[in-house]
Amino acid sequence: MSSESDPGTLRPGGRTARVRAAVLTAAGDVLAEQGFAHLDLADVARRAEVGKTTVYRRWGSATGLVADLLADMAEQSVPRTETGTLLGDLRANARLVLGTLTDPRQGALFRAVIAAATCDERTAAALHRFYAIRIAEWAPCVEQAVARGELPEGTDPHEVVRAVSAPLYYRLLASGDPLDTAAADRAAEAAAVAAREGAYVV
Amino acid sequence: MSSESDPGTLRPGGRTARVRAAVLTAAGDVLAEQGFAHLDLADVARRAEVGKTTVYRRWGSATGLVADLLADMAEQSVPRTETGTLLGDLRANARLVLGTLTDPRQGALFRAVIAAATCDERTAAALHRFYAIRIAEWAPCVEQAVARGELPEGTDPHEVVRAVSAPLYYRLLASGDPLDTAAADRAAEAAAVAAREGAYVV
DNA sequence: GAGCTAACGGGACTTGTGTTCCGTTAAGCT
DNA sequence: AGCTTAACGGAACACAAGTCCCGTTAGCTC
Repeated sequence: MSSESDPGTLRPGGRTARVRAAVLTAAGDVLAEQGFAHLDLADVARRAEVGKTTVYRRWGSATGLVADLLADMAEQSVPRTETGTLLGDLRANARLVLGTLTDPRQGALFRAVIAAATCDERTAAALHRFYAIRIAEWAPCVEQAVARGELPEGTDPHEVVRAVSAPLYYRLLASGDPLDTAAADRAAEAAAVAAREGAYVV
Repeated sequence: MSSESDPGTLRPGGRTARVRAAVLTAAGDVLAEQGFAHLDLADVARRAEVGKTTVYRRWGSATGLVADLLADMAEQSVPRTETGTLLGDLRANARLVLGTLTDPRQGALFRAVIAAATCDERTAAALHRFYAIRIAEWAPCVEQAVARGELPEGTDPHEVVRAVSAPLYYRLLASGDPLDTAAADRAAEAAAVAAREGAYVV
């Protein structure tokens, strides 16, 4: 694609960093408010008080901008709570995901970045990386459950963590069924029970 | 929205129906090939060999067109296979969903319509209706399992069916983990086990 | 702190998406 | 079959998205 280095890589400090932060914030605002379909780079530039040319030059397209936003989101990590039991940990995770997806701004933002990822390979890669990190952050609670003897040896920790989130994302993106505490707790319970019965043993 | 009746409702036969079929087919092609971001109504009109004005007048926007496409997709139903056991039925369902999502055209199409639904309320409603129908079609296999005594009384059939699809959609849209037979079978098994243990009792 | 140049920004320009106008075709009704 | 008018389609039009050019600002290096 770019035979020469991309803008922002040789002098990443000072102004360049400020511009990036302002643009990513503005992009997040637009995505949360209006969704991916209405993500107009000129509008983002206006909100970020940055030249339109700059946005087009550095990010090129709406999907490219979202890809960078996802890379930025992947950096920020949320602390994991430890309750001492698998069910407690998974429920904490489910409620955290629930809180994110039902928050007006965050929920809309997640829908938007997922929509963007369906349209572009690089954006999809950034999204997958984001989830890989999040899942890896929570995997230890499953490993601890195996160590405690709560779960059978050979249980795939990542698969269990995915199983907690999956029903919530399915509701958010596909079926539209209500996203409430009951749904979150049921997702955690189902994952815990299935894991205990060895459904996630590789 | 439309104080007067929408185009296509008063004389829905003959040419009008042919135009709709051609446009929806073309729209599906574009979505499968290029994704929702590149869904240009003028391009759809060209492919459908239909006047550009017609597409704008009848569907108005990209999301409106996808909403109608979803209404059309909701009509077509796939036959449910019956194996005699809950696990067998759920596995058949999981493999059917897997086959749809991994099919190059169908998978891309599903990603695209889900992306479109994140941008517009009416499109989202059409998508939810689509899944409500699909889920209701498979719910009887859970009801039969309850009747056979395989599952506890009070098990929510829809919740079990959703639990089978959810991990597959999560992989397709969010995590990007491989969509293979192992994943499908694991989803079916986990749902069956959790259901047996009463995780989906309301 | 001086020089080099990466990165920014304003403005003109091109492209193409979406609208309007109006004449043509054909559905539905008697 | 003939009439009414819903729905289609070509063409010209308006406007916004995206590109290009070139002068200005400020990061990084010495």
